[in-house]
Amino acid sequence: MNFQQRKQLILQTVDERGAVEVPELADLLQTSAMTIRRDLVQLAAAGLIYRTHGGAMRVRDIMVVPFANKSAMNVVHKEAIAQRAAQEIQDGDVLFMDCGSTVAHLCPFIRNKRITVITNSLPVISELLNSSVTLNLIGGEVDKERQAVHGTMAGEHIARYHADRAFIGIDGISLANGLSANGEQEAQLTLALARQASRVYLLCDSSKLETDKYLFFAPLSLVDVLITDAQVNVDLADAYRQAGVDLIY
Amino acid sequence: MNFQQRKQLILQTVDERGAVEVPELADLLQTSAMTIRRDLVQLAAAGLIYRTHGGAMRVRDIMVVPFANKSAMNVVHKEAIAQRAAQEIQDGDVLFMDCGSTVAHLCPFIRNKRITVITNSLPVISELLNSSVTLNLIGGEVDKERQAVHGTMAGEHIARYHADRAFIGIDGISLANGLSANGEQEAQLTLALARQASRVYLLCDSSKLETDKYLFFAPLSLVDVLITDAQVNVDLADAYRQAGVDLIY
DNA sequence: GTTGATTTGAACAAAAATAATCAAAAATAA
DNA sequence: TTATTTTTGATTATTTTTGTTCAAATCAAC
Repeated sequence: MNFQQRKQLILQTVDERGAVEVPELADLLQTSAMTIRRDLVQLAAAGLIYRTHGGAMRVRDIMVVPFANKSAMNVVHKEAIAQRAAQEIQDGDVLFMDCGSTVAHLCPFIRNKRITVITNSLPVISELLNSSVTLNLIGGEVDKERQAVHGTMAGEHIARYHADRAFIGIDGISLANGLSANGEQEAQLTLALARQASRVYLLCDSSKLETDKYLFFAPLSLVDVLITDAQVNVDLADAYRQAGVDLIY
Repeated sequence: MNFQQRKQLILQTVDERGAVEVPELADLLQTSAMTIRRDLVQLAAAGLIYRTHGGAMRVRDIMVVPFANKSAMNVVHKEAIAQRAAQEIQDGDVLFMDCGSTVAHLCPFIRNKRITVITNSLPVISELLNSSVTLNLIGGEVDKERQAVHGTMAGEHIARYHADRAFIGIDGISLANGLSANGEQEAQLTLALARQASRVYLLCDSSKLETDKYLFFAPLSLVDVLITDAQVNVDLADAYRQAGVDLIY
């Protein structure tokens, strides 16, 4: 039995069973585990199977895995940013929090503070429901995709409040074009929040710096403080500071 | 059984059941709790599940807020009432739903209808987030105890809308004194909803009939239809009908 | 708030799987 | 036939995964 014959049988078995183990194949093909491993390495290199510890699996079963959820990306950075942002908050503050995933990471760090949070984000409400934080929910149409509230009523709602600090996320930001968004709704809401807050904090991981989205809606000056992660390029950070943004990390 | 295979099974289980616990998975996959935890950490990092204390949940419905123990009472009656109430709803309707637990039981029966629901109840929002229902969330102060939104802004929000039907719950109702509530907030909100709806449906299990709470806030005539359970006394039902309420069950 | 029970994550040890090495066997070429 | 290359399997060292224990964190109930 040569490699070509084994290859066929291995592929066939993997396809039938979905997942196989090395000793299993060794037994089936009457050969050693070492040989099976070498075969699997080759097949995996060719992309015909997915190599696992102890065996192999069908490729298509694995393909679902990668990035199903945007909010999963850069979790570590987001947490670091959120933690830094939480340091800015003082007891008694009234905060705006928008529906960005980075902003949502603030929740664990503010659970025990005596503050008021005004938000349109359902996950934020959910996470702070059993906390010492006083909550105010912005009303309006529910965007199921973003798990957040948008629309005319939301804008009017915000206009009735004032906050000490607004924590906002953003789809894109650049020195040349300022803030940009993927949709009208997000842009409108961000503007409304910024307008009604004494101090605007933009929470934004460094990968988003100097990226533009399709809708430019505000100049850099809308932002008072830009909180990002330590991966930020030093020269770039200086450039933002020159532009009048208080960049910290 | 390697990580990849466990991963598949975990995702499948979480998706089927909505929520799982660590020991449950450990038993199911014949492995230790520690291994399950490590798996869950990875899956959560990839954003495929939401990690909770003791287990994991589907990412979509992290909003799930277990209703207080109150909702456990008379579940059977409440479901029967809700099912009867759902029959009144037609495609295209715009509904108000208040934050009562009986009203919340409507959700399973309206998931697939093409209607718009305006509500101040967080559990209702949560249950309908993945449904064909268009949602409008009433904004204002969040009452953590009742998992609902109240206050001035809520009242103003409601005043801006009009619904075909309002489904409301109540703390007390009697022929002699009409509707009564345990707090100003509930009373105010109920009134606001009733005012803006063409038809007011009161969902109320029979045990609440002829009970008075401390705040009387509206006459019986506020209610167009009273939906209750089959346990209701026949003579009492007739008395309500005499008083002009369309009582059904 | 404080207590008490559970859950968690880190550290370590054991087990399993892998890759590297090397010698023997098989296939190929000279 | 003999020399050379390739493949294979055994041995060993390394890596990966897993399970246990325990202190710290978290939750829930009071």
